[in-house]
Amino acid sequence: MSAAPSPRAARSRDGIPDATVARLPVYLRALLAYSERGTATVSSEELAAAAGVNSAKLRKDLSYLGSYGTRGVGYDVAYLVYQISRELGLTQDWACVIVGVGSLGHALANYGGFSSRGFRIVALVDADPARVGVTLAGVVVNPIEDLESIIAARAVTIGVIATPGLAAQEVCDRLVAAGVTSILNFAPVVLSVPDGVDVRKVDLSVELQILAFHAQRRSLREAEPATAKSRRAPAMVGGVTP
Amino acid sequence: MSAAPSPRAARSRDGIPDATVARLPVYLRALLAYSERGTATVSSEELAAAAGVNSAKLRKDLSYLGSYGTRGVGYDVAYLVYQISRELGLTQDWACVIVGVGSLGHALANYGGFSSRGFRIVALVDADPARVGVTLAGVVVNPIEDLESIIAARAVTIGVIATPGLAAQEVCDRLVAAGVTSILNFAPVVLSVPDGVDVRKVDLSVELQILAFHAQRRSLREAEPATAKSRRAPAMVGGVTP
DNA sequence: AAGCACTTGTGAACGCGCGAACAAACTCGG
DNA sequence: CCGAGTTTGTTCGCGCGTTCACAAGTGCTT
Ligand SMILES: NC(=O)c1ccc[n+]([C@@H]2O[C@H](COP(=O)([O-])OP(=O)(O)OC[C@H]3O[C@@H](n4cnc5c(N)ncnc54)[C@H](O)[C@@H]3O)[C@@H](O)[C@H]2O)c1
Ligand SMILES: NC(=O)c1ccc[n+]([C@@H]2O[C@H](COP(=O)([O-])OP(=O)(O)OC[C@H]3O[C@@H](n4cnc5c(N)ncnc54)[C@H](O)[C@@H]3O)[C@@H](O)[C@H]2O)c1
Repeated sequence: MSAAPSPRAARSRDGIPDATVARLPVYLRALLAYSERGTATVSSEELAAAAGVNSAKLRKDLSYLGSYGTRGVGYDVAYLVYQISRELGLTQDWACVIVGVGSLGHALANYGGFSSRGFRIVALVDADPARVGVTLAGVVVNPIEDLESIIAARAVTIGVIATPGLAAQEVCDRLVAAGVTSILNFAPVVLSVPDGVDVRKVDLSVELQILAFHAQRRSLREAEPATAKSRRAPAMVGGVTP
Repeated sequence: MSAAPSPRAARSRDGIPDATVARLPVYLRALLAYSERGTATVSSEELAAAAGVNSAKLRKDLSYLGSYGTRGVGYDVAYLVYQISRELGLTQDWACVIVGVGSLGHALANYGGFSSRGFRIVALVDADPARVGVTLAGVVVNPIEDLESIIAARAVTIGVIATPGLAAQEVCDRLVAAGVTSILNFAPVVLSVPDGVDVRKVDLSVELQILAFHAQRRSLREAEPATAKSRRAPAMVGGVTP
């Protein structure tokens, strides 16, 4: 192979930065709120405030999609909703399967906001025979043995793993082998998948521990105001200005 | 104005980057798995693989805590577990309250991994009188009116919001007013809080939409492998850059 | 005791995302 | 038709996080 000067294998995306993609859904939700309220146009300042981000960041994010705003006016709410939806792939439907219908799986299956947009739960799967046959939100729970045939028959593209951690990797492998390339994982394990498969993790425990870290830090700072130097202020010790 | 030459040697414990803090819980989980398996020491390479990160990143992350490794050997599992736990504030207990005991609140209350580490659910609160009085995982559901008194009496420091989006901001305000400075939010809204309050959001819908974006992109790429032309072709009607 | 194999800790380069500032573009009122 | 006011799109500098690469330290073997 040619000795490429920049051997970056992961630069598969020519366009939108990941950080921007992660914010687009937030913008979309804010826009839908404006839409329901009957607002026709919004400025970047307003929308940024609603989304909790900097307005310059918002404008730059939106500029990746194209020039959909009007200078001196703002953005047309309905049009921007459509453009973001299209870019995120929400104009088509996505068939999802939930594997593991325990406490969390039940909550997910019953969650209205799940299927409100293009995401449709077309199948529920569990290994426990006692759970098979139960109907949840209009969908019946199937045995885990039928996973592959269900994925093929219903053209499932998104797999949601809500099993215990021990079973997660095996379930993941079966999902991938059956052709699923997008996986949302609730189990507290690091899944290993081949290239071309996208995994996102939702980890309660991690979030709590991050909160605990900052909380402990706050309490420590309050307890010792003697060494109180706001950590934002640079030390500037011995800084001699010329 | 040039910055100080190298003032970084002194602040070994003062500033752990956020990105590092977010990974420490993952390391901790991997270490606990090693511990249960009876492994005494691990190398950065092994631990990094188990945590799904680069080994250099892992070493740098751990170096923020101190020099707890041994060259030529690796890290002592038990010792590192203790050090990370201490840094994250897991050596003390954290009292949590869950506000909103619906589908998701039920799952959270029953979740074992929640209270396994230092996090203890000391109270459940809901506005629906029909839910008040029910006992979940050994904790009785209290009316929302008692929120402030419960927080004060049980020294609650972490608030978990699992109410519908419409009620989230109000619940958040009450939590903050009652002295809670760490909030985990499951409602699909952007919470506004004063400085000094830490909010983390867990947003299912956002995760799914990010998955959908990449999935759509993959399918588009597969469909058109020949035209390497990024669809960055804007209208450019008469637009001529000088 | 000395060499060897192995691993940590970190210096330095690099790429990327963030935020401020500004010019271009549009509306509206006169 | 023009000017004032408004808002977008973009450019630029900066700081942070990631990664490579390597010197320094450790245990084992001979
Ligand atoms: N409940 C929560 O609030 C919560 C929060 C965060 C994370 N999690 C994680 O989510 C996962 C599920 O949690 P839960 O509380 O619903 O647990 P659960 O035990 O209530 O449910 C797990 C379900 O998975 C099924 N299952 C087990 N092995 C399976 C397999 N190989 N194939 C298919 N199904 C299988 C079980 O039959 C059970 O119905 C766990 O990994 C947990 O750590 C749960
Ligand atoms: N269920 C899921 O899987 C899921 C997934 C992602 C996000 N969410 C979000 O989590 C939140 C809860 O979801 P859910 O499915 O449990 O909804 P739910 O309707 O089942 O439960 C909401 C609970 O909150 C209580 N509540 C309402 N207003 C309240 C108030 N002011 N104070 C205290 N309690 C109040 C209600 O009585 C109810 O018990 C929602 O914002 C939802 O969007 C849920």
